[in-house]
Amino acid sequence: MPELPEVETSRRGIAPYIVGETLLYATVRHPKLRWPVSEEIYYLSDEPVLSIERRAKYLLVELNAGWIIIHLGMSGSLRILDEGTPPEKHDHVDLAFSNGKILRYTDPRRFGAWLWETDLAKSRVLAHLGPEPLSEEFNSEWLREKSLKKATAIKSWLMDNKLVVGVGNIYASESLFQAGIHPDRPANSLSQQERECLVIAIKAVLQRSIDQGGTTLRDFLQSDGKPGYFAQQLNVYGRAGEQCRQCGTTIVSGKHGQRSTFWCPHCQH
DNA sequence: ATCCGAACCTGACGGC
DNA sequence: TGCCGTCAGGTTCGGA
Repeated sequence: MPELPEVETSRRGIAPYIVGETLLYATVRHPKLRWPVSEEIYYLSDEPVLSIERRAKYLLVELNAGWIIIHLGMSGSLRILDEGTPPEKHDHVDLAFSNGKILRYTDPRRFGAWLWETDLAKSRVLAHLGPEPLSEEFNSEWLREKSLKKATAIKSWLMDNKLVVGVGNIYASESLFQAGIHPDRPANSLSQQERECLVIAIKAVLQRSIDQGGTTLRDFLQSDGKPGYFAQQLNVYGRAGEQCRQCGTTIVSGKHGQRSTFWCPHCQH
């Protein structure tokens, strides 16, 4: 479900309800996620929430004692609800706060994660992550250095977290469309101009999606329950058989690794 | 060292 | 209606 824009949308939606409040207790109903929910989380109480940050697709809840690291996996979502709201089948974790609100984590496929870390620098999941796509650090020079001997298809490579974080299956296709680059192109075959174009496209697509509250395909909801509105602006993702908005050519799809890719055979070279 | 497929799960949908 | 295969927004792991 969530790529970077959806995680960022969740962060912004949740922050006003929990930052500055006190975490009273956690309820863990189904600890078997991608990894077991960290034991420390079970026993949290009376912890002021100092901030909520994002790194890649991880949400980081800063408490006095340490950090809760949350990943939404493929199907996870977070909502703010009133305490006492009865849980449903896939509501696996709640955090209860001093203002009477709960942060509820729902995740049917349970590919997500709830981990505890006193020192973020020691986190296994955060180590070895590449630069944030919206940061200065991610630029065409970085892309050039990393791509020198990369013969893999550019589409697969964009989803490699060591290159850049937060670009998932939707935005990899969308960014390549905006840059006019064919997804099959070997990473090391791009010209300097194409690399610059691609970096600009990735940043623009992600930023536009964040501005729209993310992409709702089937079930992503913002923390207030509203869908994200970026799906209406998708140019290629999920549009196989439909007409390219730029040239009218039929959008096609294929596979890279085990993931679907969509592109316009006329606009992308 | 690098790559690629399998694996982790549940649910929705289309075809027969 | 029901069963089966396929697909789904992510990431890690093991074997080639």
